[in-house]
Amino acid sequence: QDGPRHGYQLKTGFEATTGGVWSLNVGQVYTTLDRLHRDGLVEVDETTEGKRYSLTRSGRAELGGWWEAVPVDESPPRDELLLKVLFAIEDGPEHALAVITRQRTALTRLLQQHRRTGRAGRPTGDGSTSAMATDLVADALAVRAEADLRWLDLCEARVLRDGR
Amino acid sequence: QDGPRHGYQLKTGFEATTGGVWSLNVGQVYTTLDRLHRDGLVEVDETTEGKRYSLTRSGRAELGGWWEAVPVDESPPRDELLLKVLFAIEDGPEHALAVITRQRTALTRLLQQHRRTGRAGRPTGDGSTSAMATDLVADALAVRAEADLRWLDLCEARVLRDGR
DNA sequence: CGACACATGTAACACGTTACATGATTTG
DNA sequence: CAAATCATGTAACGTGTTACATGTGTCG
Repeated sequence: QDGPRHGYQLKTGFEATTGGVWSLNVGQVYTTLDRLHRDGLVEVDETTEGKRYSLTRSGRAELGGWWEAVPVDESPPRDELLLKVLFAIEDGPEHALAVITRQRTALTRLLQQHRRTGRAGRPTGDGSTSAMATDLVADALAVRAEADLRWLDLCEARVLRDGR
Repeated sequence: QDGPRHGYQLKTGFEATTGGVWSLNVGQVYTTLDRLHRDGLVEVDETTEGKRYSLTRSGRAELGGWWEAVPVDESPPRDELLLKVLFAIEDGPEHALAVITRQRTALTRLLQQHRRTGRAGRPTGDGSTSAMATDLVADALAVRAEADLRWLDLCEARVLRDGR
């Protein structure tokens, strides 16, 4: 979006923006770029010093659509925790309760970890993007862990109420 | 797990257990079954009336591991909402705020929808598994939507505080 | 008899991901 | 000079998913 970039630049940029939480195999950048090129979404400017990729008109439109895209209901993504608990319930109340307890324990530990990351010691006044990114990612994961924990409690209550 | 099953039975079983929220292309069941067989996790019992699949010892072990598996931190799944907001922030405060607002609106609508599904009119005393499944799925999605909304608020606050 | 559920599969594709190979340039 | 960073790619694999083809049995 911000003008022609090397594949390598995109990789480092991605990692910087996400605060280093997610790493990217460089190879994947190039395969993806190839596929985008195949689909006419990016064009390549081959110069003496490597290649530079930029968006085509069509690619810009696609990206615009992505920015505006919002989650639609229809068919929510299949989620492992959901499925696991659902199947456990079908398998019987005891199994369900065991699974719920185990997941709760793990999620609680994870939550603490995320909270620690969130307020990790960093020099005050450090307004770097990556610090913000790290915090936001930690927050997101924490908030979701909390949500899952609440949901597990809800499941437990229902299972206990009308056993199976 | 509950003994030999036809591929078709697994499909209908899956859909029943998940309350019909997720449908499954039957073909996928057979390809998956083939792959599991290739990996020695299931065995096939070919009878006059079709085939029946069951777990091998190894498959049972694998399944046991799955039941006990809990989310580990290391590298959390790449999430579209997260990435979108992160990239938007990098793109500038105005863009970030626009994206956050748009997502919030959509998520709010989605949340209401899930809440409606949760207390959808069903005959009282209907203790069927599928009804419970439907409710639990709706709850899970609702709870997560709430989490994402909270997170969006958090992001907005931060963006407003130290613009970019 | 016709529609529908039961039952089994194949071919193909896309995408995410990894391992591996190669070379130039910069910097300690 | 050696190591790290910059830079570009290829081959391969696994899984999720879809479209398509085919046949039997059952029930209104």
